[in-house]
Amino acid sequence: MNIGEIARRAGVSRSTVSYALTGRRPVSAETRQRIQAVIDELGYRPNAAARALKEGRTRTLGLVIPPASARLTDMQLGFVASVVEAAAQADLDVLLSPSGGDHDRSFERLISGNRVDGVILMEIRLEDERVTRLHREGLPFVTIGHTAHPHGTCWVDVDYGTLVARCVHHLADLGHRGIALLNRSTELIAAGYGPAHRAQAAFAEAIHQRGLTGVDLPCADDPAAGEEWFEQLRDRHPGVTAITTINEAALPGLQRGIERLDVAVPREMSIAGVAARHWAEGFRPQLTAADVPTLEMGAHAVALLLERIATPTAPPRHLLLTPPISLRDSTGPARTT
Amino acid sequence: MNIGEIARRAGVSRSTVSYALTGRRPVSAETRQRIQAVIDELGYRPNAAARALKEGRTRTLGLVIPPASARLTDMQLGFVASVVEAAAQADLDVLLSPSGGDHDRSFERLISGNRVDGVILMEIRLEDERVTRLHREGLPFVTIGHTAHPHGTCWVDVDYGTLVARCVHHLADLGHRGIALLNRSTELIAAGYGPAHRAQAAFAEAIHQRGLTGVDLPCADDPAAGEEWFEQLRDRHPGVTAITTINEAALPGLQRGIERLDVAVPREMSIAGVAARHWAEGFRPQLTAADVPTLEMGAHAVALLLERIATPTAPPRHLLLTPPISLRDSTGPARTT
DNA sequence: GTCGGGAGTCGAATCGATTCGACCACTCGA
DNA sequence: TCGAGTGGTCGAATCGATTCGACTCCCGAC
Repeated sequence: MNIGEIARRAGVSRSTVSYALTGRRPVSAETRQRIQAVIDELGYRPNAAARALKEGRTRTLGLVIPPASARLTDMQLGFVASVVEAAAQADLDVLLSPSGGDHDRSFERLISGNRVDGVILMEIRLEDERVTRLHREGLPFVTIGHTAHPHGTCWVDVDYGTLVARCVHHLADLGHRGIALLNRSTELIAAGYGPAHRAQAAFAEAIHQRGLTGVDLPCADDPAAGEEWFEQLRDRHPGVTAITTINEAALPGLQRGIERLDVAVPREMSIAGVAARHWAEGFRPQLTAADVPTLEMGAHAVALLLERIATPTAPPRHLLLTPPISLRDSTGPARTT
Repeated sequence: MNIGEIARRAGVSRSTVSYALTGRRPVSAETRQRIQAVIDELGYRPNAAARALKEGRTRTLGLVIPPASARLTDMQLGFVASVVEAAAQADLDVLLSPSGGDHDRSFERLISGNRVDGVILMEIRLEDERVTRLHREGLPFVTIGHTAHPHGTCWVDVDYGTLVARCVHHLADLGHRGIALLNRSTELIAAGYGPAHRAQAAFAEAIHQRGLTGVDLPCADDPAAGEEWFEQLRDRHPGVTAITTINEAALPGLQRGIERLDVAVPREMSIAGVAARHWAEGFRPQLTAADVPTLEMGAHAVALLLERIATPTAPPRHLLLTPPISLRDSTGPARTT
């Protein structure tokens, strides 16, 4: 059931069927109805490959996700879901590529051979070979997160630096003098993962500004590590009375550690950080945190990419979001010793 | 940079380039090298649409995921990741469609217009319109989970019925007389979600066989609901000394509830269930549970689908997995009152 | 009465690959 | 020595859509 078959049955030429479908030239109401009837009867849908070949675009976006070996965090999952959803709303399909680096077969397939009209990249590092590769290839793309050289590319990101600084100031205002940063894993930091580095820098700066004592400790992205992290913190840094966290995945473990060592939150330990609302509200007591708007970010990324595809020569646009910090129940005045 | 350009620069015809690439006819070593050199220099990759059009297949699989509105559970995420990974290993791409039901635009696009060679479906209900739709369409497909009429289709599933029964027997062997089933949400049960129904039936049967008292309570798929579920259980069914769970997402809440009410596990309450290893090991104390092998299941689904695509007429194959129950620390002898 | 123009339609070219039939130049066996 | 077979290559057809140029009506304006 190709367009020729429809044309034959409707007694018109193939081009007329095409014009009836796309509306790019006038077709009489009568003919259009006859064609539509045949189409409905046969359940015809134009062949995607043929259309893509002729039009030179595929109506498909590529989404590069971290490989399955690395467990996706809840936030990454949120991005994937929201990107797919936003694309579906715009009648676009999404092709997935699980690839960590450049010169990965799946990544190569995605970006060459005109398989997609544009690409969305996540888990961006400060120096990211995939970004330079896409630049070379000339394929429109948008990143969720940004590199150390942000001006040449389109991206959407959360301003981790500012958010961490705000958390520190909030805690300092409450009288806390010793604050720890629950950072992401050492591997990610070593790999040059942006948010971890920006959080680190902003933390150090804010601590210095307020004349506080800061403890910057990385932590693997899983519950068990979170528990251990807290034990070590209590053990080695007894002066710390507040925590700033950007490590969502460690939260359940942090909670377990707190309960096991029987530490009262916020009376003995205040916590403020950055997390998806889902996690912040799941914490006991509910976490004072900046809620990362994953849904909006995915939608923005798709919107930016569509703009870029439409006008590839326009100057690249960025979106640096600084969601407000929702005051919940995990922060309170410092214990006066 | 299409095949014609390569041919021109290498001084051969287009067909020779094609044969050099696919190896479907002999090409002299010398010619092949000359062609390869040009290809490497220009970074040529065959146009996917043109190839798909001519070959009649796209080397792309479709994966239907629940819409973003419903938060993906960890297990579903595991399936997505493993399917994408397995497909990448076989040099196949994966097209995502977030759609709950039939006659969803994204679903329609996926299955018509020859966009994909086959489809993998998840979140299968006992009666699933998408399955009948795919049957009608004649597109090869595999489901993760199975309907009430499993014989006509290919699928991979975990035998929730047997696993729940085994949990009950295990708990009964330990002397427990009152056992609760922590089931999935009422919405899923109402929608005819298979695992929930099969668990229910097997639970009732095993309880009856052993002459026990069973409490079958649904629970929304989130931590908060899990916490509430446990409170209600303690409140209304004080005779229950053991829990069988198939609701992964409720586990963190269950844990919080247990800790808040200060219930000792397994001394006062034993727990056994079905969960991804990740969740079972994250529970405190570690959960006695059948580990759902999400990675293997995704890989199996892809393998079955490839078989089906290769020989669509072969009788459909199924795979019903019954992973062993890993004895961990959450089950113990019933308290003798 | 005719001329311009738009509505409506058709045929043919095109996108970039694969593939079939044909052809040439060799080699090997009878 | 001749024919069969084969390695190596080419040209043309093909997949299923879109799109351009051209053609036919028909209507209204001059």
